[in-house]
Amino acid sequence: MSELLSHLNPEQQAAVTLPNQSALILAGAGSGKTRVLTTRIAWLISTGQISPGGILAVTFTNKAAKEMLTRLTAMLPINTRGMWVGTFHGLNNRLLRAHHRDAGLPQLFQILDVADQLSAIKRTLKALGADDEKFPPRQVQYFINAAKDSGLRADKVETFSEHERRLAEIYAAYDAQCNREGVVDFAELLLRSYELLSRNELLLEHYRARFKHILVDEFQDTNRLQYAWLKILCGRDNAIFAVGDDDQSIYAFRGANVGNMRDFERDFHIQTVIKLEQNYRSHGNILDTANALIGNNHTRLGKNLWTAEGHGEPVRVFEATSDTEEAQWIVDEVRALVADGLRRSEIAVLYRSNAQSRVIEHALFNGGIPYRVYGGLRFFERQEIKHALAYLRLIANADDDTAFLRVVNFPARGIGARSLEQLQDIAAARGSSLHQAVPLLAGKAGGNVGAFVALIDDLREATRDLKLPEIIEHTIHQSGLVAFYKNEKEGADRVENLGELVNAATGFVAEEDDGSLAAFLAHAALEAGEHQAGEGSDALQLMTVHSAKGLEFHSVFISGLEQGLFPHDQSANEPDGVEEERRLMYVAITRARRRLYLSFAQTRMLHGQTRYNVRSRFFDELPEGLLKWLSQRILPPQRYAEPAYQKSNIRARAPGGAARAPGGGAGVPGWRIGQNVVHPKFGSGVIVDAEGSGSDARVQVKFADVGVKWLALQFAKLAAV
DNA sequence: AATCCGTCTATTTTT
DNA sequence: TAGACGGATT
Repeated sequence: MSELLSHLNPEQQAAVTLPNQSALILAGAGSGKTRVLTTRIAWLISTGQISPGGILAVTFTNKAAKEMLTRLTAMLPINTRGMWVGTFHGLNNRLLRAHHRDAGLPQLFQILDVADQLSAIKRTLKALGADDEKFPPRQVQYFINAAKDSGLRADKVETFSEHERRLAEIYAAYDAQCNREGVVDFAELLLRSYELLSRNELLLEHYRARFKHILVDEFQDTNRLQYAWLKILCGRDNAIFAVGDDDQSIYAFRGANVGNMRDFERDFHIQTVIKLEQNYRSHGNILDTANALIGNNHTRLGKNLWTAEGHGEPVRVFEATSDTEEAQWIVDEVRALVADGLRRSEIAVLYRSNAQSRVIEHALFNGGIPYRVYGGLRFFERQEIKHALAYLRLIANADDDTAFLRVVNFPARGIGARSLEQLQDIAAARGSSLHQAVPLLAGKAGGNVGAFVALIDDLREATRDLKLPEIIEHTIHQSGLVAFYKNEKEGADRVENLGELVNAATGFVAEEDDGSLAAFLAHAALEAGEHQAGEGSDALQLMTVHSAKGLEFHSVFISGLEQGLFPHDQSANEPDGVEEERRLMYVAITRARRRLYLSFAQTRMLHGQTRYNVRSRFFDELPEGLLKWLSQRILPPQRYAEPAYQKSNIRARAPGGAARAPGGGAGVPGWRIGQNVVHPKFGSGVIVDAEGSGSDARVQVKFADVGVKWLALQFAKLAAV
């Protein structure tokens, strides 16, 4: 047991060994968050406080869940198979499968991913005859998901206009349709489960008695519903161990509610908030840059990263005349880094929006540098895979209309739009699924569709006693999918992917306890699989800042640091938009271990037009002394009218050199950033920034006692130490 | 049923 | 600029 704790710092140890009560762990970037979480579990188990089955550990991504299990197995000689460690959605899926009857679901209910949900909504809209000018499917989808994420059913949604009233009606109709078909969307997994627990006292007591310890990762990303779910699961004797970082909350746009952290302290009577502030990832200058930046946010729980390691290199800044020049500069720098022996996979290029990758990719391609772009189609989202899954879904549940419509005429079997419209009318009139309506379809159309239904029935019959990989093998051939793609000009890859699907199933059966078709389909929906491209090979990593969260690299480029891009224009319309953008920048900076590059371009091609940009305001929030400007340009001073009072978190330990204004302007002779000073009234402090010259010269000093202040050197009686 | 063409739009995304 | 989509054409 002491073995478990021996590698932890005092704060980490304190967190791991907290007594049996709810606690909030404020875990900064790179502070060993996952380690604390998993060691806590291991500690609880190995001290006999709980059995593995009494643990409920929740994450947001499958990757994080897997990581936890892997580390846990390394620490403890236990079988983690039966443990409830998983994503919110994965665990709730498990819960609903176990209690499908109480939850009002068919045993083999299917899960709709985002694309499935959208097509389901389109059908609802069509069935209602809704005006698709006034109700774009995407907006309807957003409305429904936002409502569900807040825990609201259609009849509970507050409506303030005729339009919203209508949206709520559509929501109700959509839910009815899903119930008819036996399918649930992502948000529904949580809402259904929450409702199940809140109306079923016995069941709730059962799980409360079982899960004495609930641990939550990335708590700052929880939405209202997830919070409510945790709250209801937590009875008098349960303890929630919530780990999160409010400074890394970057998903407000999809419902994450940072406020949950404050609410948590209140609702759960948290006595202990432990801060993990020692960073094991980055050198000092990088952390100080990040601290200075995030210090400009007003709504923080408060936290300051530090490291026992040295300052390291200054942060490199490059101003390019254009986006193409910026891209070329990145290519050149990457080449130099690689020439120094750095692996390409240890270098990341980050950007705010996906559109920015194009120029960079172009330059990398021409420069012959292998790279990998994150984001984009994932395995289970590919067309041919979704088609195959649709056949499989129909085998499991013939009433799944989304799957039915997807493949009823794919490969083509002479079933046109009007046959399907007839069929949908019949189904609507009877309130049945399409499958059930088929026998009533007359004429030739009825024959063709009937043949399709017969095909599905045959598939189900023929695969009844087969193992999962064989079921899939049989299905992709008998459905005609493989033959179809073999005939296609560009179909070779797709045929190969269908083969991969069989392999995926083989792997799934080997790894999971439950190797059933239903389990595999749930897996396909809940874990869309790896992003494609260049696996394994040593490639430069390109991704948005959002997808970089949780990762780290030796060297990081943050590109496109321009007003309008980062912070993004659209964020200005959102409440606390700039603060969220700043957190995003904070996340980006803290990805770097050793070297950080910041760049921006004066002109950029956006939407086919050249835009003229000024550099991001975030530059004015970074300690100038930590930056090394690679480009020699005179920049106009760009101070924003923002109060400086929150610039208090700077841990200035700048290297030497005269304090300079941005762009190598006039220095402040006799003083340098990082210098220790004493003021007769404010006490001792350190210079963190400087500007102006002669009688205008001012320095910014961080005082130990009174915070950060700008002082005019002409008047202030400042003494060097 | 497939293909073409004009129009529209463009932040971030896991499950 | 480039992709997605819907409607019209072949």
